[in-house]
Amino acid sequence: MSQIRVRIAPSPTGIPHIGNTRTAFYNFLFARHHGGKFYVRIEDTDRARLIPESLPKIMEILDWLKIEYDNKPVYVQSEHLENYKKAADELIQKNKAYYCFCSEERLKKLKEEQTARHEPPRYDRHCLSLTPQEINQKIKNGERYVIRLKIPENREISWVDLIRGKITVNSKELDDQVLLKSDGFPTYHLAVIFDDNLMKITHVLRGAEWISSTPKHILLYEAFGYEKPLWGHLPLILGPDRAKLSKRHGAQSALEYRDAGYLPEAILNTMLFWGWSPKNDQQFFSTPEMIEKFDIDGINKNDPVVDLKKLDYFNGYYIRQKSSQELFDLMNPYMQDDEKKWGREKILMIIPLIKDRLRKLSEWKELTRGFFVAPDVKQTATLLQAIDGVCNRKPESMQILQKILDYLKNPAVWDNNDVWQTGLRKIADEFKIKHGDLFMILRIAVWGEKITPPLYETMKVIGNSESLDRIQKLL
RNA sequence: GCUGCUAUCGUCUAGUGGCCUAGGACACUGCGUUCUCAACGCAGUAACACCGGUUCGACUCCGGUUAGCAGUACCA
Repeated sequence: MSQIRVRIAPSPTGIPHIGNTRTAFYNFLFARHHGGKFYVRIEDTDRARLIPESLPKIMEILDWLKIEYDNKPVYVQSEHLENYKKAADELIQKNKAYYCFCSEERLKKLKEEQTARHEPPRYDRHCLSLTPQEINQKIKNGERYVIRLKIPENREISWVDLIRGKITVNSKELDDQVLLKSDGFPTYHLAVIFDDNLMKITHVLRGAEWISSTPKHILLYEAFGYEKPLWGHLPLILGPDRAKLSKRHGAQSALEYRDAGYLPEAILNTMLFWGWSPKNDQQFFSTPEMIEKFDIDGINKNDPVVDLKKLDYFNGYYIRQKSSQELFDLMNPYMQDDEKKWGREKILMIIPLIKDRLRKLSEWKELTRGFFVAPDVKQTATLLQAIDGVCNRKPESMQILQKILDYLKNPAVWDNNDVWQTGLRKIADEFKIKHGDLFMILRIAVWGEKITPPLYETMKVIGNSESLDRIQKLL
């Protein structure tokens, strides 16, 4: 086969959600796997729903995920309007399309009547019988018109889908699709066929919601006499309610996941499995590995339901793969200004202590609070009393803390973790309490919560004097 | 409604007629490690939608049923 060329055709009507980005990613992987080209084409033919700000966002997503495309600058359909007009005229000449002057009202009424009769809503070809003279006259009068595709009467249209095998649809299921709108812009159907041909697209990998449009596209290819590409319809990505993922689900864009503290590696790895699986048990894939392993034959027919728990799992994994230096940069956006004042060196000491505990970068704040902020004395005291109660402890935490404080005042015990711990364990023995309980008391005293990073290292980062000060304040 | 697509653990999936008393991952539960929480290691619970047929033999092939989803726009 000659060089493979694929494309994505985002429409700037909003920020694409993560499901659309999956489709882009699959096209990218497919192209790279086969050493082909991957293009981006902006389909901005719907002027009513156009949101100009969404275009830079689309590009930002691709950029963040490092989904590289081969046509820069990207192709924008609205810059090539004359092409579509010419193409539509060509179809009129070939008698494959016709002018339609029907008003919106008439169409609406027609549809209502058909629905009432339980018939599929279909254009009734009212304008097909217009004579050339009538058409010319109407155009001359400035009547608004659209151009419709003339669907053949009763024809089996089929193609061999790359993912689903042979699919056949009878043309009588098809409506005389509008190709050119009354505002002069093409519809998706016209524009996509014209530009795919122009760009010599060889494979169309798109969501399964396009299956029912494919027969129209085939008809269009034949009408123009263009060479058809191969189609592969990807499974739809479903929300937790098993309906097609959409904004309505609060479906997030990749940028929102980024801001929530997810790594691109985790997003990519998660999207990889939304419709594709390797033939072995491999879970983690770098981008080069994905490119190497990804191909059509691994794509599933079944629609996957998104599982964000898995995304969290991947994210935690990829966070753990990062060096402290890398995490320092990645977590910088989540740090408060007064935290940054601690300086790079000090913060680099914190990172290894919380790294295994991070699932999202945004958890920085809750995991590190105790480093930066001394616990509230009153609340901490209450917490200590509470655990005294639970443990039915004879000597109260405060007495034990006094002893710990005395011990820790000696700078020599801070030399290393072993020495430090051994002494504390001795104190626990003296009080006849569990070692774990003693560490819990100290943990709460220093941090104000029952969950903290490892104590010795934590207190070293906080600093001896500050740590002791926090204890002292409780007594 | 009509047309099309799909159907294995809760979720993502492996499985292409005998390697399947169905494998892996997430999640969940337990155990281990441990100063807490994690991380890590080990173990456990848990699925072939249903009915027919083909076959010596069906998760795998065929037909039907059911269910889910998608499409049915001068939106993409």
